[in-house]
Amino acid sequence: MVEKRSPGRIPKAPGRRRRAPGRPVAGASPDPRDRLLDAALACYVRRGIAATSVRDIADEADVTPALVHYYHGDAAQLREAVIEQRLVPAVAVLAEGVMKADVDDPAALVGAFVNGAFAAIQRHPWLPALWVREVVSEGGALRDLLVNRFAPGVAQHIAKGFAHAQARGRLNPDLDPRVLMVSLVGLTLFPAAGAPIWRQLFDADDLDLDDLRRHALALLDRGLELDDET
Amino acid sequence: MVEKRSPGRIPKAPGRRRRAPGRPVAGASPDPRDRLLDAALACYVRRGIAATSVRDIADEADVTPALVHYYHGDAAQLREAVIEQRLVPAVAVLAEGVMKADVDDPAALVGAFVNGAFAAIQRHPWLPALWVREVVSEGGALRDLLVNRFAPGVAQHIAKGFAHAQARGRLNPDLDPRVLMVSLVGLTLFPAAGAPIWRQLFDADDLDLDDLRRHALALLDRGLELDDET
Amino acid sequence: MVEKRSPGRIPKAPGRRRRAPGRPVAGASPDPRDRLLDAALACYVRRGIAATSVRDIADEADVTPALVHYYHGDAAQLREAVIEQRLVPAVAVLAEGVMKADVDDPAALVGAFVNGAFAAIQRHPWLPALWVREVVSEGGALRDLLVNRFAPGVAQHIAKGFAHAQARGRLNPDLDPRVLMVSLVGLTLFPAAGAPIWRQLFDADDLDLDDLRRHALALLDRGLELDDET
Amino acid sequence: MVEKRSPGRIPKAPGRRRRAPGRPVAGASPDPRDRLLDAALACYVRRGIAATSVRDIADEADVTPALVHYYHGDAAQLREAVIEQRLVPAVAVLAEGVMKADVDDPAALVGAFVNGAFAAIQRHPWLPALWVREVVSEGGALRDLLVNRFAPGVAQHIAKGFAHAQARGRLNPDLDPRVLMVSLVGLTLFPAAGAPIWRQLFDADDLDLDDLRRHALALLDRGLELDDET
DNA sequence: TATGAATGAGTCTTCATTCAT
DNA sequence: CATGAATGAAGACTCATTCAT
Repeated sequence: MVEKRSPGRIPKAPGRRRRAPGRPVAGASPDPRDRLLDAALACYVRRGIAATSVRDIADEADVTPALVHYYHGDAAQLREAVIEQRLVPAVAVLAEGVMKADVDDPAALVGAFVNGAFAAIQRHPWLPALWVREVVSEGGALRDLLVNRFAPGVAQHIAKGFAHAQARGRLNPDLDPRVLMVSLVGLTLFPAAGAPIWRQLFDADDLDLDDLRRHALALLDRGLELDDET
Repeated sequence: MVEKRSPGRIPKAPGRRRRAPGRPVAGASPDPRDRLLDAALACYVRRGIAATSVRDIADEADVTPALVHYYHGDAAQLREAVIEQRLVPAVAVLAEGVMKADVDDPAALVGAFVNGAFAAIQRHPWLPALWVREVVSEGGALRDLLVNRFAPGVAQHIAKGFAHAQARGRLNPDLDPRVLMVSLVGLTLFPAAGAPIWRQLFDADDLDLDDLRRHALALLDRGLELDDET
Repeated sequence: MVEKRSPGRIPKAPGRRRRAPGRPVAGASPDPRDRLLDAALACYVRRGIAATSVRDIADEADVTPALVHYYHGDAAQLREAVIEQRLVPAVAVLAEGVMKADVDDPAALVGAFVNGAFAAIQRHPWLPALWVREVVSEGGALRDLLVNRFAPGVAQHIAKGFAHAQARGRLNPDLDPRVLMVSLVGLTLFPAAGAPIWRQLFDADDLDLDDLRRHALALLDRGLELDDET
Repeated sequence: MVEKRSPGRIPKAPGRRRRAPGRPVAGASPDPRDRLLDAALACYVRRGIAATSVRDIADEADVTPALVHYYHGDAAQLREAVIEQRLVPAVAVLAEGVMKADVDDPAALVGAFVNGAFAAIQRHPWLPALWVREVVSEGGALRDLLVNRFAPGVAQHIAKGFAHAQARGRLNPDLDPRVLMVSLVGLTLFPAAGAPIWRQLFDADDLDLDDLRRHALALLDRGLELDDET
C-alpha cells in the first residue's frame, strides 16, 4: 500500500537529505561539472528524467540548486549535457561494434550486439534501466536519441543483415528480421534493467552479467538456427 | 534531440488543453469514477506515473482537478485505484492462465505465458508500455505490485517448471531457468511496449500483435530446444 | 503591444551578452571605476534604475559582477556614485547658470534655464530621459536629489523671479509662477527625453536639439508676454 | 543618502506588508479580477512597471501571489490586462476628443487636447505619472502603446493642424508643429505627473488641476499667437 | 454532485553578495 | 587586481489540496 497523504507527487525514497552544513565533501570527482552530471544521471536512473527536479540533483551532489544552474544553466541544458556526455558515449561504443560486424553473417551480428551490449552495461551499469524506461516514454528524450541517432544506423544494419540471411535460408523463416532486432534488446538491456528485481525475486545473487550474456547467446544461437548452416 | 531551453520541467506534448467550457462530454463511460481512472491511466502511460499531475488527469477527462479529489481523494489514492482496478485485473488473467499450465511441460508454460501476454495486450494496449516503464523505477508502484503480488506465484511457477525440465534434459542446458523467465517478458511485453518506435523505425505498419506473438514463439521454440522431445 | 507571454519580468532587449572571454577591451576609459559608472548610467537610462541589475551593468562593461562589487561595494553605493559623479555635475552647471541670472529679469531667467538645459543635454544626452523618468518615481533616488539639492535653490529662484515680474506687471497674469517653473522643464527636458519617440513618429530626423531650444524660447517668449517690455 | 545594504534591488517603501491573516478585506471592489488590476496599476504607478513584482501586486491587494496567477495567468498577461482595461480606456477618451476637434482651428485643437488631458487626469489621477515614466523607457510597454495606437491618429492629427495653420500664417512661424505637439504633453501630463513634487517644493497645496489647466491654456494662447487672427 | 476560489508548498531560475585564491 | 565558486534570498509560476457554495 502506498502511504496516504503524500504531499502531491510520488514521495521520494528517504534517500540523502540536505547536506549537513560545514561537512566538506571529500574524495569526489574533482570537476564539479562532472559531479553534477553524475548526480543528475543517478537521479534520472532512480526516478526517471521527467520526475527528477533540480533540487533532487543538487541534494544528490550535496550542493545548492543555484550551483546546478551556475554550472549547467538550465535544467534542460543539464539534461542535454547528461545525454550528450554520458549516454551517447555509452551507447556509441555498442553502435560502432555492431556497425563493424559483417552484415552477411547473422551470428556475427548477434554476437556483436550481445557482447557489445553487455560490455557497455558492465562499464555503465545505469545504462539499461535508463534506456528501457525513457525510450518507452512518449516524448522522452532518449526516444529521440534512439530514433534519430542510433537506430537509423545500428537497427537498420542488423535488420537488413537478418533479412538477407533469411532470404538465403540461413535464418529461421518464422522469425521477422525487424522484430528480431527488437528481441536482441529484449534479451540484453531489458533483463539487465530488471536485474535488481529478479535477483531479489529468485534470490539470484549468484547470477552476474556474464551469465545473462551467455544465456542470451544460447537462446539466440538455437532460436535463430544459426548453427544449422555448418 | 530534445528541444533546447525548455523552461524547467520537460514540456508536455501540446495535447488537450483545459476543458472548453459548456461543451458536454458525450459518449463517455457513465460512471465518472471510471472515467477518471481511464484518464489517469492514459496519462500514466503517456508520461509516466511520477510525471503525471492531477491537473493532467483532470484535463484528460475534461474535468476540474477538484473533481478528481472529490471522487478519488488523494493523488496517491487515485494511483492505487488505477493499479487495483485497471492494472491488477489486466495482469491477473495472464497470471491465472500461467498458473493453470502444466508445470512439467515447458512448452505449455511458454505457450501459456506468451499467448496469455498477447491476449492481455490485445485487450489492454496500454499494458506493456506502463509495465515496462514503471517496473524499472526504483520506488515505483508497479515494482511493488510485481514483486509482492504476481512474481511470487507466476514467476516462481515458470522458473521452477523450467528448472525441472532442464534437470530432465528437456531444456537447453546453457540457459538459466530464472533468466529465461525474464526473457519471456523481454520477448513479449517489451517488444509490444516499443511498438510505436520500431514501427516508425522500420516503417513496419504491417506487423501486428499476432506477428509479434508468432515471432516470440518461434524464437523460443527453437531456442529452448523444446522440439527435441517430440 | 507588448510581446505576449514573457516568462516573468519584462524581457530585456537582446543587447550585449556575457563578455566574450579573452577579448581585451581596448579604447575604453582607463579607470575601471569610471567605466563602471558609465555602464551603470547607460543601463539606468535604458531600463530604469530600479530595473537594472548588477549583472546588467557588468555585462554592459564587459566585466564580472564580482568586479562591480569590488570597485563599488553595494548596488546602492554604485547608484549613489553614479548620481554623485555623473548626474550631479551634469545638473550643477545648469543650476549655476540659472542662479547667476538676474532674478528681476524674467527673460534672462528663461534664457538661462532653457539655454543651460540644452547645453547640459548636448553634453549629456542621457540626462533628460533619466531625469524625466526617475523623478516621477515615488521613492526614486532622483526625486530626492531634485527635492533636496537642486530645487530649493534653482526652482525657488526662478519661481520668485517670475512672481516678482508678475507683481510688476511684466508677466502674463494668467500664469502661475510656480507652474511656470515646471513648464520650463516640460518644454526642455521633457521633449528632449521623448526625442527618440517623436522623431520616429513624425519622421523628424531633421530636428535637432537646437530646433528644440528655439522652439521652447519662441513659445515662452510669446507666452510669457516678455516682449511687451521692450 | 540612500540607506546602505539594501538586499539587492532598490528597497521598497515600507508600505503595506503581508496581509494580517484573518483580517477580512471589506469595502473593496467586488470583482477580484478588477481589484487585482487596480492593485497592479497602483504598483506600476508607484515603482514602475518593470520594477513591480507579482508579490508587490499581491501584497497591495492583500492576496497571495498564487491568486494573481489564478486570475490573470501570467505576469505579462496581467500587464496586458492593466494596459488594455485601465490605460487604453483612459487615454481613448482624450484621443477621441482630439480627433473630433476641427483640424483647421488650432485653438480648437489646443483646447481639445488640454481640456481632454486634464479631464482624463481628473478621472484617472494615476495616468500622468505612469504615462510620463513608462513612455520614456526604451522597451516600455506604454511606448509601444503610444507609438502604435494613439500617436498615429492623435499626434499626426494635431501636428498636421498646426502645420496647416502655420502655412496660413495663423501660427507663430518660429514654432515647429511637431515639437508643438510634444509641448502640449509637456504642459499637461508632465506637470501633472510632477505635482506631488512641486506641491511639496513650493508649498503649493492651493494649486489644483484646474489651475494647471488654465495655466497651460494661457501659456499656449499667447505662445501660439492664436489671438492675432481675430 | 460539482466547482470556483484560495493557498501553502514546491519548482525553476535569477540575483546580489561574499570569499578564497 | 580580478574572478570563479558558492549560496541565501527572492521572483515567477505550478500544483495538490481544501472548502464554501
